[in-house]
Parts: sequence; C-alpha cells; structure tokens
Amino acid sequence: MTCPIRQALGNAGLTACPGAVSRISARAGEKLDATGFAPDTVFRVVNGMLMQEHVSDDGRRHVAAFKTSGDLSWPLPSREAGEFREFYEAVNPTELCIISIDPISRCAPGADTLLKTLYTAARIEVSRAQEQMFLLARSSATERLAGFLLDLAKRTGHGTKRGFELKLSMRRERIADHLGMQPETISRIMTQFKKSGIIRLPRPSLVIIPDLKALSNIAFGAP
Amino acid sequence: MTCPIRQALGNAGLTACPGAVSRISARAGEKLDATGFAPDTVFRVVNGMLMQEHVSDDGRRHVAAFKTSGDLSWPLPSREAGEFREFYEAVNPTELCIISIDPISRCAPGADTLLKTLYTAARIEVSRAQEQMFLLARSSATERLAGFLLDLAKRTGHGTKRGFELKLSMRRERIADHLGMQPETISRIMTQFKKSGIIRLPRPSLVIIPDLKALSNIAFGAP
DNA sequence: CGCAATCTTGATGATTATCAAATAATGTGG
DNA sequence: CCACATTATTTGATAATCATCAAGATTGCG
Repeated sequence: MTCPIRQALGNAGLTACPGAVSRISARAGEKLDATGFAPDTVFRVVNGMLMQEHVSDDGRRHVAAFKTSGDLSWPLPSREAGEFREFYEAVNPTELCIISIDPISRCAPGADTLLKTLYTAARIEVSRAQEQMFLLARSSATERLAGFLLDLAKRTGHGTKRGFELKLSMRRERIADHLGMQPETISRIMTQFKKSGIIRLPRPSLVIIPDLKALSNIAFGAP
Repeated sequence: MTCPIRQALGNAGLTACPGAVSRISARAGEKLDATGFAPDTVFRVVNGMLMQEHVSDDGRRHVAAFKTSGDLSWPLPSREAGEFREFYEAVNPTELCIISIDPISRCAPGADTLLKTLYTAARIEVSRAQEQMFLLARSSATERLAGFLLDLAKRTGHGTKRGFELKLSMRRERIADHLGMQPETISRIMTQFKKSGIIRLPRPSLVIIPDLKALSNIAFGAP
C-alpha cells in the first residue's frame, strides 16, 4: 500500500479501471525500450533497481537516474531530430508497474488526489534533476563519485558493525555513464578513497563506508 | 490569455481567489531569493528573461535554465545540508507572476484542468532537465555551446536577411555557468565559430547564424 | 569622450580521457 | 567444488581538453 496510485484512489478506485495498470518483471540486465508509450504513461518501480538510460545516435550514453522502490519515472515524449533514445534496464531483478493515467483519472473516484500526487512527484523529480545538473556542471570527478556513493548508500545501503554497507550491482561503466566520466576514472578514484580510508572495498561490488560524514564532506567540496 | 492558469480557470475562476497570483517586475540584473516560498508556489515568466541560479556555499554557481515568456518554474523545496541556494535573476527587464496553487485549486472551478496543466508542464521540465544532463555529461564544450546558441536562437531569435539573429543579453560568465564551463572557454569557442563561418559576431552580444543546420550539426556531434 | 566592466587572447597547468596491458572477479560445465 | 574461460576492473603511460592566471583589447555607459 505504499503505491501512490493506490493511496490516491484506494483499491476500489483502481479496480474500476481494468487494464490501466500492468505489472512487469525484469531479470537483471533486461532492457525495456521506452519509445512508443502513450504520453500519459508513468512507470513505478515496485522493487529492485532500474537504470533510466539515454543513448544518442552516435552511441554516447547517459544514465539519468538509478530508480529504486517507489520511484516514479516518465518515459520521454517521442524523440525529435537530434535527441536521444530512452531505455530502462534492470540492474537487479525488478518489478515495475506501467500505469496509464488518463483512463484512471477519467473513471476512478479520487482522481484529483492522484493528479496532485503525480504533480508533486514530478516536481521532486525536477529538483533531483537540478541537483544532478549542478553535480555534472560544477563538481570534480572525486566529488561526483562521493556524492553518488552517498546517495546510493542512503537509498539502498544498510548499517553494519563495520560501517555502512553498500552493494554496487551496476558495473563501473554505468556509474561512469551516470556521472559523465569514464570507467577508468571511477576505478582510480575508488582506489584513492580506499587508500585514504574513506571506503573499504573487499570486492569491486561491495563498498563499506566507515564514516558517512567523511564521505559527505568530500561530496560537498571539502578540500 | 496564453497564461496556463487563466486558460485552465478562465477569468472568473481566477478572480474567485484574490491574492493567489501576484505580479512582479524586475529590472535587468535584479535578483530574487527563491528560498522561503510556500511549497505550492509556481513562477511564471510573462515576458523578458530570467535565470534560475543555484549557488553552493563555496560559491560555485550553476544556471539551471534561462526562462523566457510562458515558462514556468518551481522554487526548490527548502534547502537541506549540502544543498545549494536558489536565485532568480532578470537578464532583461522581466515581468513574472508568483502563483499560489493551493488556494486556487481549492476555491476555483476548473481546478482539475489546472492541475493537469501544471503536471504536464512539470513533466516537460523533467524532459528538458534530462536533455541538459546529457549535454553536461556527454558533450564537448563546443557541442554544448552550439546547443545553447541553437536553443536560444529558436526561443528568442528572429530571422533576418543576413541569417538568424540572436541577442545574448547575458554575460559570458553566465553562459559558462549554464554549460559547466569557464567564460574564457566560451570566448575561445565563439572565436572558433566565427573563424569557421558558423556564426558572425559583430558585437559580443549579437550572434548571427547564417545556417542553423550547420550549427545544429555541431551541437549533435558532427566531427 | 573617458572610465569601468567585459571580453578576448596567450601561456601554462590540472584534470580527465584514451589506449594498452595486467590483474582480479565471476560464472560454467565437468 | 574446482579449473578454466570470460568478463570486469585496475593500473600505467600518454594525450586531449579545459581551467587558471595574466595581460591586452573592446564595449558600453555615464
């Protein structure tokens, strides 16, 4: 019942619109082409993790976001000349809902609450994107990676006696695509962090952060 | 009557909520601190041009967008640790509306249309931000500047017999802040463009683009 | 017309990308 | 469960891009 659609409409409202919500499972690595969806479509991650990827014709790639449980996403309106193609790729086994808003807002009671919820979510998405823009435009590679690890730790990590533990299920290349860097640079900075004690890295996919505050300081520009 | 609020509610709807919309004029260079606005606030540029700026504690600056007639903007929710401060600064003499959505959506008829309009606008803002992220993450300085000039030309430029003409009312420094670069780099690339005939630059603030397609090719990665 | 601000250019340096191996991790079938 | 093949990561050397610092040259404004 954490689904914003359910919360807005109640179960009764939802069942009034059969077929407006469909649920999809994706294995790790599975990819969904986001072109061709109706403009009223919203994705919602139920569990797992999804990368929202933008790929240009010449193969350049950017990961706009790593979406986790509860996150909403809006497939791009159909692409124009010079724009890029959008994909969603499962990082972990993932379940997501594909929701058509129009039929729901027409036939279900509580549609205004739903719309308000979606509007709020979209505004939050704008804020997040603006933070990310600032990061890309005005932070060093080190700061960007620190910020990324911190964000992911808060969202998917968990505390242990050795420190905050974070599983990096995605490859270095995808982190690089998210941060506008190259995988080699990610690797070098990871090594720096390891050597300076900011993180421990028993395996490339497991990050242990003894002191979140220290990482946070780096992310926000401590010299 | 191009105002989305008016379109959604009609004049009758608007007058039902006195004080929900206030109109402000700003001279070029005037600055508005965007902190402390209620979370239901929306800005709307009536005419002129507004920069949406994000400034971190250590002085780093990013211009998230140049907003022109008809554009909406949502002031950031109150800042948390490590985040940045938001300002709006007039590039040209500008009029803007500051709108409180909650009272309108409560007391005016047609509130659902309004909400739908705002939701759509927020979604478009997300798309724009994602394009900008791609630009910042995966394009060269040359491509970024070409993309910027192209975008601004489409929005504020006008065709003449010598080509498409574009007034750059903002300083190089602000363009740099928008594109994640330094003013000197903007200057150098402008000179490159000038020498290669992509643009003419009679004055630093006046750009003439003889062939938009040529500029577009550069923006989208032509070698 | 002159001054202050802005823009341009040049020289140099830092950061990050690119290319090329070497090393480590992961998964697979025996 | 282990050896091997495959894929990912790390490391090193070098190059490209862009930032920084420091003068000049323009602009635009009073």
